[in-house]
Parts: sequence; C-alpha cells; structure tokens
Amino acid sequence: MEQPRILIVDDESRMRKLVKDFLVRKGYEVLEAGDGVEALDIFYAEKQIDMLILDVMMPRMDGWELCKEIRKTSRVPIIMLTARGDERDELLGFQLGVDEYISKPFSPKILVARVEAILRRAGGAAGEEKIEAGGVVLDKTAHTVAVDGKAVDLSYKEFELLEFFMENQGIALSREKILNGVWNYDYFGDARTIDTHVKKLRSKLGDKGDLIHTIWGLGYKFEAGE
Amino acid sequence: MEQPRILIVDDESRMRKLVKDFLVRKGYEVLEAGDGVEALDIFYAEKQIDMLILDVMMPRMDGWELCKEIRKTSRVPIIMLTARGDERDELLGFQLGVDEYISKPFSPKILVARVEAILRRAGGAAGEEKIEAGGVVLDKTAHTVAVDGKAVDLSYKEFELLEFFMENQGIALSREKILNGVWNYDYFGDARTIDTHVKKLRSKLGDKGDLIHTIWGLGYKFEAGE
DNA sequence: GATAAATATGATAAAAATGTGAAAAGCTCA
DNA sequence: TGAGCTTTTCACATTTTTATCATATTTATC
Repeated sequence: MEQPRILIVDDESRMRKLVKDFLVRKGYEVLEAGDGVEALDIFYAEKQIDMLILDVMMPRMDGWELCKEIRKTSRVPIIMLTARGDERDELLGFQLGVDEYISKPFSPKILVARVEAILRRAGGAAGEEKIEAGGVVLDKTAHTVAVDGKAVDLSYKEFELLEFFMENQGIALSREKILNGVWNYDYFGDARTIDTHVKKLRSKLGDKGDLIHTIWGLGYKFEAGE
Repeated sequence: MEQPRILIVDDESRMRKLVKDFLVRKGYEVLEAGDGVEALDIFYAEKQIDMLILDVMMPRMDGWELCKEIRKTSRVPIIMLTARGDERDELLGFQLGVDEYISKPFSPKILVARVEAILRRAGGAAGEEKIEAGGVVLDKTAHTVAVDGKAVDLSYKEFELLEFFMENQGIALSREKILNGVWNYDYFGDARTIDTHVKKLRSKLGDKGDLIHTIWGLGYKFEAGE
C-alpha cells in the first residue's frame, strides 16, 4: 500500500477539512464526500479506497446505511465518527461491520493513531514511522520517500542524508556534523562529497529541492516553514 | 472457511449480545438461539455451523442435553459456558464431547482466544490462516501458495521466506532481519544465501516475482500496492 | 565591479552490492 | 547406501551507488 487512500464522508465541510488536513500531513491521500450517496459514487468510481471515515449524522443517507451498503461488497476498513459515548450505537455498528469508533470531539492524535492501527491490522503497510515536512514524506519503515504524494527513488545514502536533514529540521548543519551523522566514523574522504549528494537530492526532490538551504561558509539546513 | 459461522445459545439475550459483539468484531458470523430447542432448529436448518457456544443453564433443554443431541449427528466444536469452577460438570461434559469450557464471568480476550484455538485445532478447513497480497495467496495452514489462483510449489525455506515477506509487507527488511526472522538464531552462514532464495522465489512467483523489491544497500521489501 | 572563497555541476572513475548459474554440502527416504 | 531433493556456498557478471575531480557558477567583501 504505497500511499493509503482514505475517503472522508461528512456533511460538514469544516469537519472534512479538519480531518483531511491531519491525514494529508501524515502522508495519506484523502478524498471527500458530503453525503452517503456521493460517497458511494466515489467509492465505486475511484480506484482502490483503503479506508472510509464516516460521520453518523448525514442527510440523504446516514453513516449506518452507508456502512451497510458498502459491506455488501467490501470489507474495507470503516471508522465511524459519533457523538460522544453512545454505546448503544457502537454495538449496532460492530454488527454492521464498523471497525472503529471515534467520538467527537476528538484529538488529531487519536484520529491518526486509530487510522494507523487499523491500516496495520488490515494487513497493509502502516505501523510506519514517518517524518513529514513541507510536502516531503519520509517513511523509515518502508524506506520510501514521497514528494507531494508522488514516490521518489533515492539511493541508500541519499535516503540517509535526507533522513538526517529531516530529523534536524531548522538546524544549520556543518559538513562535519553531516559527515558524523550520516557517514561511518571510519570515513576520511572529502567532505565535498556531501555537496554532490545534496545536488542529487535537490534534483530528485524537484520543487521541494530548495527545502535544503545552503548556508554559506557553514553547510546546509533543511527547512520547510518560511 | 472464509468466515466461520458460530451459533451462540443462551437464554439471556444480554449475554448473547455480549458474546456476539466480540466475535463479530473478530470477523465471525454469529447466529443466536434463546434455548436448546431453538438451537437445534437453527443448527439443522441453517447451512454449515462451525461452532456452538452453549450456556449450561437454559429452560426447556439445557446445555448438556443439547450437547448430547448434537453429538448424535455431528462433531462440530462445542464450547460450554459454565458457572465458575464446577469441576464435576466439566468431567461430565468432556464425556459428552464438549471441546472447551469457559467459566463465567469471562473476559472477551479469553473467549476469543478459546474460539480461535478450537477452530484452529478443528483442523481441516477451520481456523485457516491466509495472507493475500497482489494476487499471491499464502495459506499457512495448508502450507501452500497460489499465484493468481494457480498453485505454486515452494520448498520449505522458500515458503518461510515468502511468509516472512508477506507478514511484513511494505517494510524494508535488512538481510539481518530476514536472517533473524526466517533462519534459526544459530545460523551463522552467509547472508548472501538469502539472495539465492530470493532469486528462486522470484522466478517461482512468475509475474508476481517483482512484488519482492530490492532495496539497494539494505535488503528487500515485499509490496503489492503501487 | 573585481576578487577571493565557497558552492554547484557534470563527467568519470572506483567501489560496493546484487543477480546468476553451477557446484558442493546436507537431508530424507526407500 | 544412493537417488533425489533442498539448502548453502562460491565465483563471476552485472548493475547501482558512491567518491573524486575539474570546471562553472555563485556569494561576500572590498
């Protein structure tokens, strides 16, 4: 599962946006639907959806109905967003095949944790350790990097270098520090080797290449903010 | 057995519901009966029931009687729910052909564990554990692998290696990790032996061989998505 | 602007890792 | 024991990555 695709269904666009933002930042691709009917359309039209997040309360077709519909043809993981602590509903839901509940209001942390737990359980690739910054997602577990959702091929050293940069975001790194952090201590070659790797990294990262800033007379710095 | 079907028999609907919820959540299909007579009806009317969970105390026909009846025609696994620690009953029950006891009150974890253990033990098609990814189906129980529905012959090591790969989908695996996961800890041979096995696996998997990705400088990764 | 110092770039050489086929070593079962 | 199989080792071909170097470009400073 290169980049799990999640469909969020809620009639409140503010809520959709909220959820979407957190998930996108974690490297997921997120689609939106405003009600159950629209959700079904997207679910069947779009390529592979890896998870659904449904609000219970929706016009036209509510979360339960939608869930029931989907379950007729698919075992895709479903998370239900409910009002706080409605246990009766939860029992009903588990029978319908809901995988998890999140009761509103929820913290982003909870949301992301549940999503990752479920995708992991679903046998997928989750359980990952990821670092994200400025549209660049580095997945240590899968050893992959994606820029704006698009996979980028990096060599081993390039990956390690980027990892080091991203773990030290906003910090000016001298060539010596980089050498110590990424190369083995028994490396006594030219520090200018770093330049070459930075060059390749920048070019492979495309637009995002300039997240790696040159600090004159010192070294480099990875920074997403601005 | 794609989705084992379990019949829970208890006169207390609250208890039935409780048990059912946990099992449903684990992917079982659960039917309910309120007493022994009803249970027999369902058992003979319904298609294939894979397991029975019986409460001892029931009106009309208690758990023992029901068990005796069922055993006249079927060896379907039976779990008995009893009051805590009634050893006399247990002896009686084993003679009647009860497979397992769970004494009330029980934790959901115990329940699920026993159910899974028994289905697994029930051998044959039951408790089957399969992993699927990208058209490759690995059946741990049967120790078989099929690619696009066509059986593929693997040696023992090849099977174990593929199993390890598939259980760690999407995770970049170093040779060391693979060695630790698939070989015994007392193996001190060459890590390159992995390469050879990967080679054979790839060729035996045919098209699907390239689900096993090489990660340069690191090792391998099994990935189906893309 | 001119100059010196530092960095970027592209090409190329060197090194390292993997793929492959075959042979050797182990096992298993008549 | 020995045929038939699996597993491991090995040597060599191939591929990919990494390091180096010469040159171009950029930057800071005067």
